[in-house]
Amino acid sequence: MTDIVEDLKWRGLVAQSTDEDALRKAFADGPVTVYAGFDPTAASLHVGHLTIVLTLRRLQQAGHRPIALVGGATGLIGDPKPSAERQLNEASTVLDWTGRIRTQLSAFLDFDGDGPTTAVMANNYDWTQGLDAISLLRDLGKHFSINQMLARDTVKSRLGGEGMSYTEFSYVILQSNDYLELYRRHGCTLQIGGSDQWGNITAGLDLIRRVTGNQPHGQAHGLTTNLLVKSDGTKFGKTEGGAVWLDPELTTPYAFYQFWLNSDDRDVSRYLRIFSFRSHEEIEELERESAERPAGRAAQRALAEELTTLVHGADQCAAAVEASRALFGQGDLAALDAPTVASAVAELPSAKVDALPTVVDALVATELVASKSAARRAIKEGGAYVNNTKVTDEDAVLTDADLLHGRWVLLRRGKRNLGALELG
RNA sequence: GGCGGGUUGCCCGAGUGGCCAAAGGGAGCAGACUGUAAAUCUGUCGGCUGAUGCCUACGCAGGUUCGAACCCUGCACCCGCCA
Repeated sequence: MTDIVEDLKWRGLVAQSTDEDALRKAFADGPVTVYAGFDPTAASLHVGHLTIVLTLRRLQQAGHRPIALVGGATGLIGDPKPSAERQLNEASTVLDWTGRIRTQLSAFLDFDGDGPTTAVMANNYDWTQGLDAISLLRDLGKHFSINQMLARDTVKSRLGGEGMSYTEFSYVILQSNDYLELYRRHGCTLQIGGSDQWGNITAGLDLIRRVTGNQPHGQAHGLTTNLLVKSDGTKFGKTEGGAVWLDPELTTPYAFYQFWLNSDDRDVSRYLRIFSFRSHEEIEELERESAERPAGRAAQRALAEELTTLVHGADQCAAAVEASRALFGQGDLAALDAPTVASAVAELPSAKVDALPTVVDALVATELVASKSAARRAIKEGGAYVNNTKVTDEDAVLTDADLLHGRWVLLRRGKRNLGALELG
């Protein structure tokens, strides 16, 4: 195996790291125990989280031991954002989300067996819930300098803005304590995270150093990855519908597949390096192909298939590929057999109706448009389709002739927003 | 605590009594071009409705007026300067 640090750099994953040479040496000397934390701020992880999750996976494959930490406790406090105070979620909600995220994380790492690289699942609620006020203030708080805490960018930004609660201000203490706990319990000596986590990570390193006495510098390490930004300047991982979730209930495997398939040519190479587990040679070959014949979208297809398979499994991926082929294919929709249409429709936002409505109502029912006005507008603009045929009449009504296999009508707004109507 | 300025549609921002659902820009959406890409150009962009009608909207609550985003009163929040 090549040097894992080199590999991560080749992927463009390294933003900042503590003493890089010491980290290389630690990796070379044997299994390093590494952790990354995920706060339950929603019911599911989203594609943005994959950067770190998959880096943990990479590190495990490179012979190290990953700890996936779910922030059952820190999720109740809230990591301060530079912009504004977070809205606290109900404790019962956070508990529910903690469980869901724990389940999701467990799919990406190998927890089987009891070897030196077997993954560990942790929840900081376990050691934080019992933390009493005196221990927090006397044993932990004494190691934190208010001067340093105030100097952090996020804090400065908030003090210049809408202010910050003591709750969020204290967040860094809990995360630092997490690192200390994992250091003690599991010999964890590396924390990774997004570049916005640098301050929290170094705070944890400081705490470890102070509590364990002046260990030789470099005993514990930190590494952050770059925030993924698209070529058009917008945040990675968002679509019209919001975040692209890993939970199939929130983002269907089909939508997930489509998300990757629609990657910008300028971004796909970076995505492959960050998310793909193919060899460097294969990735470089895909990059070449993409550069020479972008219309073939070989890189996007490879990326979409690999990630859909990883997150949703081979069967779901195959179904998404099939549905995409059927829905965007050149052929006549009426020529598709019933099972193909049925499975394609299952991937789309759909609505059941008792009687055939107008095209306008059908567009509204499938939520392809926000209102009747928007539906009329879409038709007027030539952006509405029934079974891939443009609709020109604003008052058009669906008829039996529009039914595919007597049951379904495929609706489309614009180039790639599809929905289905099912006669029930 | 005192004085002054501000609060407009998803965001920024013009508008100071009727011609304002409200200039302009951005985002979004659609069309053309394409490759389910980007860029570009064009159109569109509160809701309902059989389209020239109705409802909702210019921080909140009242008031003046035939008529108010625009005037008056009170309230809330924000920003400057002074203490």
